[in-house]
Amino acid sequence: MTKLSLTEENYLKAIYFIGGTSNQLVNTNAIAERLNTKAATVTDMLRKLKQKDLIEYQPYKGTRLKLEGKVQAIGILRKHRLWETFLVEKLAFGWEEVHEMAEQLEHIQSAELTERLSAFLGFPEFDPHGDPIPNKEGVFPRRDNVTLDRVSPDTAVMVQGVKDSSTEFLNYIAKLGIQLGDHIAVKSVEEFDRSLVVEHKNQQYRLSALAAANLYIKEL
Amino acid sequence: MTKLSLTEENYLKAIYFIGGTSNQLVNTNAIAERLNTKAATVTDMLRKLKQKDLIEYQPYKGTRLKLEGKVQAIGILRKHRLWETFLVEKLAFGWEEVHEMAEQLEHIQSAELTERLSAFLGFPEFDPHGDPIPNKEGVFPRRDNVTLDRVSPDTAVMVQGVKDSSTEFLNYIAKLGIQLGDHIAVKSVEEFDRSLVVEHKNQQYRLSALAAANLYIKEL
DNA sequence: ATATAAATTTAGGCAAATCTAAAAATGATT
DNA sequence: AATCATTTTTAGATTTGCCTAAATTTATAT
Ligand SMILES: [Mn+2]
Ligand SMILES: [Mn+2]
Ligand SMILES: [Mn+2]
Ligand SMILES: [Mn+2]
Repeated sequence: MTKLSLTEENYLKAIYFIGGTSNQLVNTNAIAERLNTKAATVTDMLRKLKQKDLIEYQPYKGTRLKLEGKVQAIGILRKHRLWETFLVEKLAFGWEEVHEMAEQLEHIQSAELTERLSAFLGFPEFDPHGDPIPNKEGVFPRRDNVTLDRVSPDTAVMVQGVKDSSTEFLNYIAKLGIQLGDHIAVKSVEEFDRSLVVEHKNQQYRLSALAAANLYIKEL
Repeated sequence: MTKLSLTEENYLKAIYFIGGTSNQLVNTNAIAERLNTKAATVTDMLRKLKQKDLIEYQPYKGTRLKLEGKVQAIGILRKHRLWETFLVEKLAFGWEEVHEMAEQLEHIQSAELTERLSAFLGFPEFDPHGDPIPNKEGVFPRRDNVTLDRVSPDTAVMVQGVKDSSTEFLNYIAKLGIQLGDHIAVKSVEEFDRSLVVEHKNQQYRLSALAAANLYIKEL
């Protein structure tokens, strides 16, 4: 219905991301930082999005998505994650290479294309980073958001996703040889710095608490 | 190198299309008509494209692409036709449905994506309408541009492409059941209106000269 | 050669998205 | 409660792409 500009779409997505699933009030500065723009520019856009009834916004108080804004944001996220899946599964890109391309592809307008793409990929529920792909109705598949740092020693787990999907983190765990689906056993946890010794692919090595906190896992 | 806006890309493509392979001088009005815009708007853009050294342009005289402009135009055409092939071959769209989506997808910027897409599709040389896809270096595959109306009676041919790929024409020949690769035999040509009687899929029927003139064929 | 018609450019303006600098509101601190 | 720092908004410009109306150039037809 509402045909949005690429810029408007990116603002909605940013508000959705910052506000989180609980749809918290979002500050002007936080949006400006995420979109690498200036607070004054954000203010202009917030007035416009409010005028289009996509967000709640009160000057100086902050903003949050209204229902239609949230629907749009989730729709863009769906496309982003489907395209990332396509790029990795079908075109053999690495998971650390696909974000920028998906950032463009997510704005392609064609509901039919999105649905056929999903079907072509076998209706995937998670993208290459393990992030859940909302379905056509905007519903996310369930996943336990447990990270590796929450696991007690002597537990076997499977890697389900990454919390931080920055190129830096992805390259780091690629260097360790960790991929989605891999099995990891936690051997011990160091009390001093919460670092852990893990067994992975018949090797034992130490992981920092920070690295562990960015790996989503499922207990086996 | 030169990063072009979506609008600039569409102007270059329009000039390329109108000027043809012989790179004729193109009139301002012709561009305006093709892009559904006004002559004054075109003049503005021509000044800008000349300034970027992508076109030759002299006020009141017309414009033509310079080498870099032509390279860009062919690159966009390559993407357009690769994406159309993807949509038809992989997502099972009809050939009459894909143009508008390709019009968006052709502007996605990633040389690597384009090359991987081409590889994924098996390095296709022709798009779903039979139009040649230039390779990475901008070279088009050869094809005889013979149309069905040029064929003498009692000749067997194969349909290679459509000259007019408007939805109307595509729907018309779809109604006749004609698809790329089909074999057609010309039985006779009516002198009065140059219409022809053809045999196709064990049926005989009459085709207008206009319809025949829009079907590219290869003699067998 | 002049007049008329057609094509094109110029002039002036508007909307979207951005910026910098200044003003105003909010929040934190004594 | 007054002050200071932070956040946010307002004011004023800029760039891109587009428009209409008027002026200009080129082409065509007496
Ligand atoms: Mn991404
Ligand atoms: Mn985006
Ligand atoms: Mn097309
Ligand atoms: Mn286009």
